[in-house]
Amino acid sequence: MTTRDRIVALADDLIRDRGINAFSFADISEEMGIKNASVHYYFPTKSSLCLAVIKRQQVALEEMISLAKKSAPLDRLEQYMSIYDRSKEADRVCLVGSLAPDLHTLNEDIRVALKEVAARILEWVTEILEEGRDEGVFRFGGNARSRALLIVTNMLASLQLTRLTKSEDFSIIKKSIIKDLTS
Amino acid sequence: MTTRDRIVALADDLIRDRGINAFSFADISEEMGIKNASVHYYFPTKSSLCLAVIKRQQVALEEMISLAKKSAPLDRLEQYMSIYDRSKEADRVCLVGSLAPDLHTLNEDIRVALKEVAARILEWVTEILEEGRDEGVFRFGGNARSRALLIVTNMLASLQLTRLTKSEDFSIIKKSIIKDLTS
DNA sequence: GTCTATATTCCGATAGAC
DNA sequence: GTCTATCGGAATATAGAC
Repeated sequence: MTTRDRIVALADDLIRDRGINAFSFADISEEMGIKNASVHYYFPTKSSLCLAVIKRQQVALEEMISLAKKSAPLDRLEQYMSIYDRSKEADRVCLVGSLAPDLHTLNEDIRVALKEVAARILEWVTEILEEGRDEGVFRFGGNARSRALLIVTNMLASLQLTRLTKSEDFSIIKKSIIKDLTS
Repeated sequence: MTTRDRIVALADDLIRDRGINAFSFADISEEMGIKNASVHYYFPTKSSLCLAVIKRQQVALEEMISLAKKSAPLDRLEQYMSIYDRSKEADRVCLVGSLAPDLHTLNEDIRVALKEVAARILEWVTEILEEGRDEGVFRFGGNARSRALLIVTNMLASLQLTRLTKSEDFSIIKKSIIKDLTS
């Protein structure tokens, strides 16, 4: 992994651990054994670093959507949920859920990119639900996008809320979502 | 309203607007037309101020629960949801949803208080759902607490996600929750 | 209870050598 | 591409006068 990539990966982890406004270039440079100024060589501003983190997430998301393309709807939904599994294991929240509360402190570039991510996730989940209903494996009321809104909000907030309640609550939420759809 | 109360109310608004780590004592003192040091007279540390904000929320929550006590389950659920209505109108997220992503930057006192709030909300919604099901006005699968987890995560994240998607999505989520329970 | 003044620390960012 | 050195600013917090 290049130095640049390591910086972005570390920033991603810090944002999802403590929030964008609670980490510094020093956190990154110290962890990497380089100097503050070296991080600025790659990312002149904190905003540019944050934007790179979001762009990286966009790429990863498209990759995952592509890879999952041939799977059945239920498998695809479980692959979507597995994103949050990995976050939960590390006690991280998701990127959208970390940045949305701080949105009013972020510049326009970042807001736009984040909106793209949110829209793409919703689009993907909507697609999965539609196909699942057409195939008769999912049952749910309302249209697919409304149902996707419910599921995405469940997953986003599950990482936040279960920092405060019992950890098992995360898997209760996941299982409830699947059960609601399949019974 | 006393100066102290105004400070706490302003801090609450700032936390839910931009996050705990993105506002300063200056934001509060300037808005109130007093000096930085005067805010410190009431709250020696930022942590003590944050704790006061959470305690205030606890009081407001108990008040609302008390007042709603005699209402029917569906009314009570709508009163619960109306908390988020008011936040959405002001483009604020909820307190739990603002602080949970930053939890690892907060001290133990605050974490404990925040866990109490989350537990109390869950307890209340669970109670409403149980009673509604007993009375035959709500229908849902799984136990009441699991269902409460789904609804609370829907509401918490709706404020965050709809900062990024269409504003109407907030009311779509709300209506979907009610419809799922009552049909 | 509010003020002025300031200590202290930290952070984002840049200049310029190597 | 990484370093040393540092600037400028902002933030939390405190001392002490009024």
